Amino acid sequence: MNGVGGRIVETEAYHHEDPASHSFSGPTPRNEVMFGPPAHVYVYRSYGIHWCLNFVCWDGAPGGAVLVRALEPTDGLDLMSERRLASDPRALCSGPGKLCQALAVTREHNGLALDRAPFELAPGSAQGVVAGPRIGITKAVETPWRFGEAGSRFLSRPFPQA
DNA sequence: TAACCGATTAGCT
DNA sequence: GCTAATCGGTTAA
Repeated sequence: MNGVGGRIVETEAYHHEDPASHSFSGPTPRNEVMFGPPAHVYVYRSYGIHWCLNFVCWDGAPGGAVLVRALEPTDGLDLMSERRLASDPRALCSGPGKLCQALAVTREHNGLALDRAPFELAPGSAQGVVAGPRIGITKAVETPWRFGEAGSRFLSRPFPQA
């Protein structure tokens, strides 16, 4: 998208019954997107300065989403480096905040459909996917809903098994 | 209108 | 590897 792209190598799942999910406390102006149509983008900020990219993905009920935590840069490395002010490819998308900065994702993208510009969902086949505990949350930490590609060095953090 | 809180990151030990 | 600092939105009164 926007001249940059990559493979999603790390995600985390959240749904409406998840205490760690924004949708847990019920619909609010910010998370209403999560209760909207699936296959849309939910962007929110963390710590006031970081943006996090989510895909709305219902899990049998409204309020589900998948957080994209890490991306393996494949296209637009130059552009990403420019935005991130980092030359190390590994540092471009190895984290939610970094990822959004590299892709220039902002609240402007909140609520947009995944099959519309500037997004482009490529039919990639994930291989060697492993699950593990989620990161950076204070509730339901032990719920192993973090998924990622085993062995990828573009993960924000290595997986237990991998 | 004011207070709170965070799904992180950067930097130092 | 661990600790502290960051900023703005969301929530509540």
